[in-house]
Amino acid sequence: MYLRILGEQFDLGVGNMSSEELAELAGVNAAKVRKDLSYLGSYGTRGVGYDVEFLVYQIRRELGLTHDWPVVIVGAGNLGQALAGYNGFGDRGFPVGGIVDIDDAKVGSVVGGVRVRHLDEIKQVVQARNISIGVIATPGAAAQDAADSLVAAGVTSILNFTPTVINVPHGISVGKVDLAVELQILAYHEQRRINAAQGSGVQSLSGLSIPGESRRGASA
Amino acid sequence: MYLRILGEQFDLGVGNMSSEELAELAGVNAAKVRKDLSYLGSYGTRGVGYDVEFLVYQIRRELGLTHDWPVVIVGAGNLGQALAGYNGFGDRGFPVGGIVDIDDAKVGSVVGGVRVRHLDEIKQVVQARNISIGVIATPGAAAQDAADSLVAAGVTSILNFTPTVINVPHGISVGKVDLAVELQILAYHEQRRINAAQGSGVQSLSGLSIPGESRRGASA
DNA sequence: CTGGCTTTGTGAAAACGTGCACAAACGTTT
DNA sequence: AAACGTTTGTGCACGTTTTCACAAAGCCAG
Repeated sequence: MYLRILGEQFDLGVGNMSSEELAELAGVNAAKVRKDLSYLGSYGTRGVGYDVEFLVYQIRRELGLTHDWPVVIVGAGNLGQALAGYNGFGDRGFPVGGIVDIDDAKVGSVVGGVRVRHLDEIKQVVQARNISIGVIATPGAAAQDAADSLVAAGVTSILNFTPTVINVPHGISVGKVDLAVELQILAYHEQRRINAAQGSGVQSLSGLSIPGESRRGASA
Repeated sequence: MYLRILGEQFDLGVGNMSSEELAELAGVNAAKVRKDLSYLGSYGTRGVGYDVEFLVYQIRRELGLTHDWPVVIVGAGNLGQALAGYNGFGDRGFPVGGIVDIDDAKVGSVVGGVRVRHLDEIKQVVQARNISIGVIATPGAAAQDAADSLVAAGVTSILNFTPTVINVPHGISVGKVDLAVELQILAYHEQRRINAAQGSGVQSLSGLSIPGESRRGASA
């Protein structure tokens, strides 16, 4: 998040930023910004702030973003095609290095400038471009198979877009994006709004822990 | 998360589950499961566990998922089309009630079974179907305009797929999904793996707080 | 009906994240 | 070069979340 904001500000010609300015744009507390950045080292100047360009460089280096990370997408259905065509990946250092699907009817078609190849060829795709990150964009029922194929092909990080929880060997990193869960959280807020408006006696779940909840919330 | 797992188990014919089984599938601690579920009421049976069907019903009711929540998508580009065609929305109670775009060239085309209408007509779309949730699938630069349009049209919850932080009036809920950030987190793990393998002296960022990080992590 | 086994529900403790507040450090002005 | 305003880096405290641990409660066998 800091990296994205700092990059935008750099493009706008901003050379220096204080933790307060950065906090404002990120929607967090200034002390938190300073504490977070302090893990990178002591790169700020007291009385002045942080050099934007230098900080961008340091964050990129620490996050391993000094070079591109090509990704392979498993599943060329609606979601796979969208992800392949979505410029946000390539623009931010994650070009689509390959797309595979198990359906012969889809093999050979071109989405997002990349030709779809068969799932059986995933190992060649991964090794040819030295890919270490795989994206699962299959139906939920095929997610575990996709994960197994990715691991067998040598991928060590997986981003799973299906609602299904996948099991992977130790040492493989898994990230998860569940679009429906995000909507459910919003629906819950909507329901609370409605309940509150009706003055209904239904007790709220305000005490219930919702993982990641701190990331969101209504802006002022 | 519990709801999804319980739903899957119910479909598999499982009638009863203990907090331990549920915790295993969810990848969390059993005590946490019990504490979370206890906010719904005391619906478990000691020595036995929880009735899956009954618990599904209770969670759905509390989360406001007893009826569908139609959503309106702003932006009919790659991402918007993918979301509209993505069955995961409709299947889980979030049918696409409308798609709008500012580009006349896209207006009139049909994606995911829904005809694209012009952004100017968003208010009619929202009011005709009593929509309260909007999804922003525009380029980042247009996100704030999209948010303003959604709020003006009467939407009270927004799910933002762009990397841009949006400002909304008080009382509007905002959720955010940044696809590139998820990939960055994986790239970070990859980089650490590489650094560790090289025995490099680069210090790790293990102490740095990454919001939502607890949701993920490598499965065993 | 009693004893043993299992599992829930929940106080209490531990761990964690966040924000406050201030000394140390820097640039600028006089 | 000294005084002043600004901003960082961080110890500390506070509130929240997670885990532990165990009594209470249910089922079942004999």
